[in-house]
This record gives sequence, C-alpha cells and structure tokens, in this order.
Amino acid sequence: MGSLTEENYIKSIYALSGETGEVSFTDLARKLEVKLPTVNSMVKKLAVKKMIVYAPYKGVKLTEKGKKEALSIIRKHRLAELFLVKVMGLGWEEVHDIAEQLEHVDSPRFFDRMDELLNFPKADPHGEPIPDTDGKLPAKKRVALSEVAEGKTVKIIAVSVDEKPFLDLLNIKRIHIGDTITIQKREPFDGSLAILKSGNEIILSQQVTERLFVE
Amino acid sequence: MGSLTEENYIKSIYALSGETGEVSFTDLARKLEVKLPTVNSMVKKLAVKKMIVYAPYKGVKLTEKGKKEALSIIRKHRLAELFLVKVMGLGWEEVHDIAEQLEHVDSPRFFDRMDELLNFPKADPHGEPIPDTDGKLPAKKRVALSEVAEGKTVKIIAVSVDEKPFLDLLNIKRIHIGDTITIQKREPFDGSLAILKSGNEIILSQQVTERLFVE
DNA sequence: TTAAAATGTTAGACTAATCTAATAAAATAA
DNA sequence: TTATTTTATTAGATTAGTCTAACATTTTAA
Repeated sequence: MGSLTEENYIKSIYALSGETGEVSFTDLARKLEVKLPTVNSMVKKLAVKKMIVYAPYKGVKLTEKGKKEALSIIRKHRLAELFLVKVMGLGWEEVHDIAEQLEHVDSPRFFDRMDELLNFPKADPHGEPIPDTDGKLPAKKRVALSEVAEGKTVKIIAVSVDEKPFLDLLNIKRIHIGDTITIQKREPFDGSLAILKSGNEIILSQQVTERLFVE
Repeated sequence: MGSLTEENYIKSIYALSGETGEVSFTDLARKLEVKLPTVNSMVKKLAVKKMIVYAPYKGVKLTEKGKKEALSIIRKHRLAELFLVKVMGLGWEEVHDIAEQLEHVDSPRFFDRMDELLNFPKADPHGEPIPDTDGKLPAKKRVALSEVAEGKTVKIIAVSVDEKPFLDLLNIKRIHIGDTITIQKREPFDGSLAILKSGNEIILSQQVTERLFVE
C-alpha cells in the first residue's frame, strides 16, 4: 500500500477510466484539484511502482496491480458507506465524506467485520456494487433512467454520483434506491421526465435522470 | 485541527504529562520514535500555534488550547475502541491499532453517533475514562494493584497501557475489567502477587500489577 | 496543411517532516 | 567546583507533494 496521496491518485484514475482505460492528465488534475505538473510527477512515481503504465504524451492507464489496489480502496469505501447507514443510522447523503476518510484505514479485520455484520452485501447505499476481497466486482447491467421509454415501469438500482447536493435533492423528491416507478411523459423541450411513484407524480430534470440507474 | 503529525505530538505530550505538566524533549522523541532535532523543530511550530508553551532548554507544556485538542483526540480514540469492541465484536487486544487511525477522522457526526449507540459510556474497554465533548474527564480515583495490601479484596477498573502483548497476557491469565479479586500473598523477593479470583489462584508479576488499577 | 488551441513536460522553488553532525547548556558526579 | 554526562539546539541535507513559468508536442480547425 502506498501513501494517502498515492491511494487517491489510483482511485481517481480508476474512476475516470472509460472503455479504453486511458485517462488524460488534464482530467486527473481537475479531479484531484492539483495542477498539471503535479500530476505529471506523481504519475511517473506510480509508473515506477508498476501501478500504472505511462509513456510521454500518452494518457495513463492502470496495470492489473493498480486496478486491484483501486478496487481494494473502493471496497473499503462502499462497505464503510453501507455500514454508516445501516449500522450507525446516518443518512445516505452524509456518509460520503466520512467514507472518504475510512477508506484509507489499514485493517482487514475492521472491514471484514463490517462485511460480516452487513451480511456480505452486494451494493452500497447508492446502489454501487461492492468488490469482494479478491477485487471482483458483481457484474452490473443497468441503464440510465434518461434512456427509458415512456410508459415503462422500472426499479431504481443506483445513482452515479454520491455528492450531497444531488442526494439532498433526491431526498426532497422522495426518490430512493429500490423504488419502483413508471415513466409517464418525457418533455421534448428539456428532456425532463414526469414519473409516477405510488400514485404521486414527480418531475425530474434530465440532469437528474441521467444520473439515476434502473433495471 | 492540525495535521496528523501535529495531532500525534499533542497526544503524546498529553500522555507524558505528569504532575507538573512538563514533558522533556527526550521522552517525547522516544515516544514518537523520532530524533531529538525533529521534536525540537516541531515543538517550535506548535508553540507558534499556541498549543504549547516553550522556552529554550526548558521542558514543554500544553496550553489550555492544547489540552482541549488532546482530550478531543483521546475522546475519539476511546469511543472508537469501545465501539469496535461492543458494536463490532472485536477483541480488546486488537482494537488499539484501529482506534489509532480512527482518532484522526474529522467528523463530529461519526463520533457523536458512536456515543449515542454506546449509550454515552464513561470508560473505554481498558477502563480509561472517556472525555465529554467539552473535554471534561470523569474524575478517577484509583490505585495500582501493586500498592494494595495483602488480604484486601478489590475490583479491577482499568489498565494503564493498551498494548497487545500486555492484553494478550491478561487474556491468558483470565483477568478482565470488572473482575473482583483478593490479594493472597505478596512475594517479597520480586514483588509478584498471588491473587484469588473465583476460587482460582493466579500469579501476577510486579510488571503486571503496576499496570492494573483497582478500587 | 499549416496556424491556433489544447495538452503534456521540464526546470526550479517551496513547505512539512524528517535526518545526521556539530555545538551549547544544564544536570550530575567525582 | 570542575569534569563528565545528559539534554537541548543549530545548521544543513533529504524526501514527498505541491506550485509557477517556460517550453514542447499533439490535436483541431481555418
């Protein structure tokens, strides 16, 4: 395991990896809130440690070792979030910042015990899958609510960001993981949706529906 | 709140403070496992921040502000230890290292919730008192087992160190906080004690009895 | 297809926390 | 009370992580 800073770089690279796995220095710098040269020197260091592959003027990509490290941190983060909600009774909108700190705790016992107490959960409070100890992720086939056709009835299974302002809004609109909803109408002008949840109509903007996953 | 390093200095200075509150640089260096000049420069920095009072060639002493900071860290450490034992089911000999990390978590919500779930406890698993949010410590009048006369019956209320080898030994000897014991005989040669606990004789060395507190 | 814009790199400096080596002051013991 | 030992200080170097300014390469668009 590396330093706290190194862990945060690995985690951010993982989070920004798309199809190809390639991540640009600019995106990484924005995500980590540091300047470009800082990312540059840190990336070189991580390359020496074989956490990433790097060639000048190309993007950066995690190695298998780096991916495993990322998944280990993500496992700790998501277990912590679920633990904070289920066992400690905190709200899903307030646990992210605490989990951000707990994910760096070095103690397999601590997290394995959480896992046990939560009865080996598959997903965190935002519906994101929890990797197992070997870094395996439960496969997730899911679609954004913004892609679902009018008239369909679907179940909300995940949110794609866990930032407080977004979660606060969902709380206000009374949208939660596990809810079953029906798409009533899509407004062509701005892409907003009118949905029906247990008889009540709720209006959601496109910015919101793009970040809600359903099955 | 300062950096992790600063928090550890404050905590160590508090732990080493005796009657006068004065702590020597040498003791501090040994406790923190750094060299003397390191302590010297760090102490100057803490003095600028008004956490300690310092004059060249004199010892160092916490200010009221420093004491409050120390007690806030100790509160978090002890709540975490008790939480790990009572709620998460870990052994009292394995929680210290985890609490050592959790004590630096910045989240009043997290620790206040622990406090609630534990029903506002007065002491941690080692019998050490837990400061309240204002940094007030429940008064403790207690005496080392090594000071108790032969024939007396006393209750074990605390241990003065929470390092694994010591707690492992207590587990083996089946000595726990809350046990009631009777001092049978003190061996004059080495100060070891023969004590009686629910009919069984247990021999404890002076190194052990000095670290057990009773009332 | 070349000029402009975007992206990445290098050089050099800064802060926090640490170290070693040399020196100074205080405490202790001969 | 002086010499020795212990304790504290200063000076200067090192590493991790960050910065700004200047430069280089790649991509995009005119």
